[in-house]
Amino acid sequence: MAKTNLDEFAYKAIINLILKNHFKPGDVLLETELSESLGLSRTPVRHALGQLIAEGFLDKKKKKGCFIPLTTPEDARHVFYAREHIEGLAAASAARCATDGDVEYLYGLIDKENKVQNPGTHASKLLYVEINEAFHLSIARFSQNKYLEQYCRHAFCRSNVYIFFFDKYYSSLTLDGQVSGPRQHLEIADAIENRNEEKAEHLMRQHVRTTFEQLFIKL
Amino acid sequence: MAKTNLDEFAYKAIINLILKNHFKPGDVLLETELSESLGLSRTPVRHALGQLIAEGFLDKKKKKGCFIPLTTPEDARHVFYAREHIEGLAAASAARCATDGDVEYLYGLIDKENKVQNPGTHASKLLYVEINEAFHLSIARFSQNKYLEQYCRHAFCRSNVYIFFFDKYYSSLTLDGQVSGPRQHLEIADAIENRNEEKAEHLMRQHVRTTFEQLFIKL
DNA sequence: TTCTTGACTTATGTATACATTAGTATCTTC
DNA sequence: GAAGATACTAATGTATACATAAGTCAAGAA
Repeated sequence: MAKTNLDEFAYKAIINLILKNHFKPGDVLLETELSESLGLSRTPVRHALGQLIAEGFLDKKKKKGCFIPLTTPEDARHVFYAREHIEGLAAASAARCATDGDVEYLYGLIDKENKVQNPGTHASKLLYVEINEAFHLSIARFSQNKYLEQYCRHAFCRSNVYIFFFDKYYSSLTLDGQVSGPRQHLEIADAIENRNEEKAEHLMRQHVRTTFEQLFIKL
Repeated sequence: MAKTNLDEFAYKAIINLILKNHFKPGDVLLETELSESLGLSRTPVRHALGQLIAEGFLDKKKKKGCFIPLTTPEDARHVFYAREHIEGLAAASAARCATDGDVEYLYGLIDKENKVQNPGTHASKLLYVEINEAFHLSIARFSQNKYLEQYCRHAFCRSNVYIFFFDKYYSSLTLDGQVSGPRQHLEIADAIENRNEEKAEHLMRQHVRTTFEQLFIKL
């Protein structure tokens, strides 16, 4: 796992636990428990929890501890609204700033995405999630604006909580075989390659909104 | 100072030190020094530094410590670009979501702003900065979107580093007596009151851009 | 029975002691 | 005299011990 300090190890471990649906919204994360289960002292765990709170992935009440934020339809709308617009902004910036190599990288990801084997299996889902994340975060990075990138990352991760929570999303997607992701990804990459800022922004917004709507079709 | 724990105390103290121009970009912040000068143990100081790093107000190298991020014209452009668009977004949302009480509060702030006494003095500058911050962060809050608010807060604070660093800004503003802030603030408040989302967004963008241009007219 | 009080439990809050490592300066050797 | 190794220093990284406070449960009095 490369040479990393325990703070970071704890941070990633906890994020993983959250994303892997190990906790439910409202659950309390105890420093003591976590440190025991991770085989660390409380110090790095506490530090990691502090980060997560600062980043808005956890909530906290004084002397009461950290807990997984409650997922509500309203909150979901808020994250996705933010994601839609900020990622749109990043896509526009990327269309302006991305290098040829950057664009190539995007096409590479789309290629991988299209070659995912055995749709419907758990492994294929994980792979798809991974590629999807790489695609979105790459565009954020290609905006070459550290702040936009930071906000994109945050909103993306935060929205992932919902995606993992309502796991049915990926199930339903693969069920009807109509995975709109890759197609939309391709269009976005094209717009970036053509340096068409407005189109890139528009398509990215639409793409994020599609994701949201497919997720929350039942709300 | 109300009932607050030391983590928070340290956090605010350090932020103050930074904003009060106590450090210059590139300066290293030592846990040991800070804890001594604040009369605390390293633990809460370390925690506070962790937060500040997580929020992007400080940079860090492993085992090397925290340091004030270097200010570059490019970075300034990035922060203000992000601020411009995200605060614009927040203003649009505010025009949709703000309550009548919210709008009243904004007008109250503008009132205070217009009544600032003895322009040019240090005290008046501080007061102006405070009201300005309240105005911008209030609009962020009135968007009623926790994520937008968070990103606005971040970008705003981060841009403040530049404003304090190039203190000349406020000097020059008060020198030529042409403080465009309050007038633009009023227009924005009007747009929000009239529920004109597009106008609110447009005006807010313009306002942030004006600030930037007045700050960096020399770059 | 119910309300109040108080002790107990358990978790966070805080300080400090110890470990580790990056950087530096000095000493030795060629 | 120059280069490299080694010991030293000063900072962060980590663990742990102790302090404090919130919540709980039980016991006793009204």
